[in-house]
Amino acid sequence: MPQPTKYRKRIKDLLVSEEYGVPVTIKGWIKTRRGSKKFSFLEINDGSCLENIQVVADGGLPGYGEIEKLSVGCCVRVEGKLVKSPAKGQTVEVHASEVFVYGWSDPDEYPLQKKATSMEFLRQVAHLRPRTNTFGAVFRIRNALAFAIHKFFQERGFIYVHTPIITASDCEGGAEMFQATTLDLDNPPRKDGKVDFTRDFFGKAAKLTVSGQLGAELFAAAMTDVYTFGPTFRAENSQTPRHLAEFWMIEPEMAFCDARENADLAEEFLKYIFRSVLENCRKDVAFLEKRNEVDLTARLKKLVETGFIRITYTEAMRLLKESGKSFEFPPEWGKDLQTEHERYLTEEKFHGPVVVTDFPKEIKAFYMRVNEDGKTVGAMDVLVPGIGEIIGGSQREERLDVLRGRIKELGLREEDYWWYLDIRRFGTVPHSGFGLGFERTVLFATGMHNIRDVIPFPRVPNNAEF
RNA sequence: UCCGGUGUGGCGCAAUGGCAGCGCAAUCGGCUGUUAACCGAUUUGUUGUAGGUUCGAAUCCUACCACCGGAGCCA
Repeated sequence: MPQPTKYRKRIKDLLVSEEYGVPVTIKGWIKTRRGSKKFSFLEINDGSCLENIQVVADGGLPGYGEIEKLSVGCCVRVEGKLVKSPAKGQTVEVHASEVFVYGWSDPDEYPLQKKATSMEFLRQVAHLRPRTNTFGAVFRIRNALAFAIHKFFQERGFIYVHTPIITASDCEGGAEMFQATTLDLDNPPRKDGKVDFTRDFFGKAAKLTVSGQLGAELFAAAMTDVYTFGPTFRAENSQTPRHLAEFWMIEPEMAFCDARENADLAEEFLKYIFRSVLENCRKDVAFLEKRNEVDLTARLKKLVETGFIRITYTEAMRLLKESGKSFEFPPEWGKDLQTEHERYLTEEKFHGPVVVTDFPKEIKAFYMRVNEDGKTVGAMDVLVPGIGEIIGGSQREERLDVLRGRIKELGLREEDYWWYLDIRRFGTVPHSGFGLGFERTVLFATGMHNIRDVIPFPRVPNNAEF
């Protein structure tokens, strides 16, 4: 692999190097120091991998008094040569000829020490937590997933579309939205007693997007296969280990694609990205498996290797009723699947991912395509064990008259959707798509228990620190 | 938003009405190849905040705050 610069070697690459005796320069942060007046062992990490590289610093080195004072968190540059390690625990190490300290780290003040700490505590020091083994592993896996997602779509000729973050359209669905405004909130302009948004920045009320789907549909109606991958905002007061106010979502949208092909793609997609994690993040996965006491490798392998179970909503309801289990919310046709229902299906009944399709139209969005029976829509939820819903998608209603009917039925205003309806007026096309919650995907792949620990700086009700 | 739980030294925890303690980290000293090194010694407290009950409160009561978990909403 190419090195970052010719003056610095990545620790990941040095650890598998066999160029013994070669002079090397490494730069990174001290994970631990042990030793005596005669010599010190420094373990250095640069985030390129989970492992540290061991540096042996002889007591005779100039400035050894400083080396003795190195502690967890210090940032250093080490000049030396790579040698085969004579001791167990590592194959190579670096014999230092010079240790230069970029930055000290007062051990009395530095919050991260060589010891167990809780996830709750690390959230309070989210600016430093990427330096821990756990968060290093999580964010390398997050990176691998993001890369695999782009690779999957690019290999299949999908066009990456950047849909807007600020939206003035009022029709992205029922979710609570954040207001984006430059008005003086202490003294907003008013008209007839109400805030006058015609004097706001955009000439009307603007919000942060809750989905890029509608925009993606417009592009699919021109470029056939497209996807978005961007931030999404929900102002819901959801305080759970599975919700964030700001999260990332991937939304492919395909023209000439029906509900069945949509589900096929979703399955192929999930398998592709998790296989990529298994192949490229072996050590990080193994570490998190131990750390989180989750059988991660088995979980990922099973998803990659076995076909997803596909059942209709109607079948799911029948299975739930026949299960003989007493649910807090008794399953009933026409009602939404509860968390406990999803858990039963994925964790008890099928022990793996389940795709539920064809939901009653009453509990789904207006844009979902109405099925032949007139009662259900071509919706699909992909449920996985431990997480619940990871993908939600559908075939979209492409028939202008039916879509108009649905908008009317639900009491929505047609004029808010003029551009969305235009796509159905001019060369309409059968099309489908789905949304994947990125952080939920990272949760599944890392075995972490809280979604706040798989995004660098979580935004949740009451907290937007860092 | 509703329900439940927790809040004690830098961190992880104990003490359930009666002297606030342990482990880790840190500090000092020792140690010729260590592996979360080891050995010896030392330091660290307005028990989340405000009020109340009591001779006496970390412990019981009330309110608030924060965090965690469950539910709802969803990705």
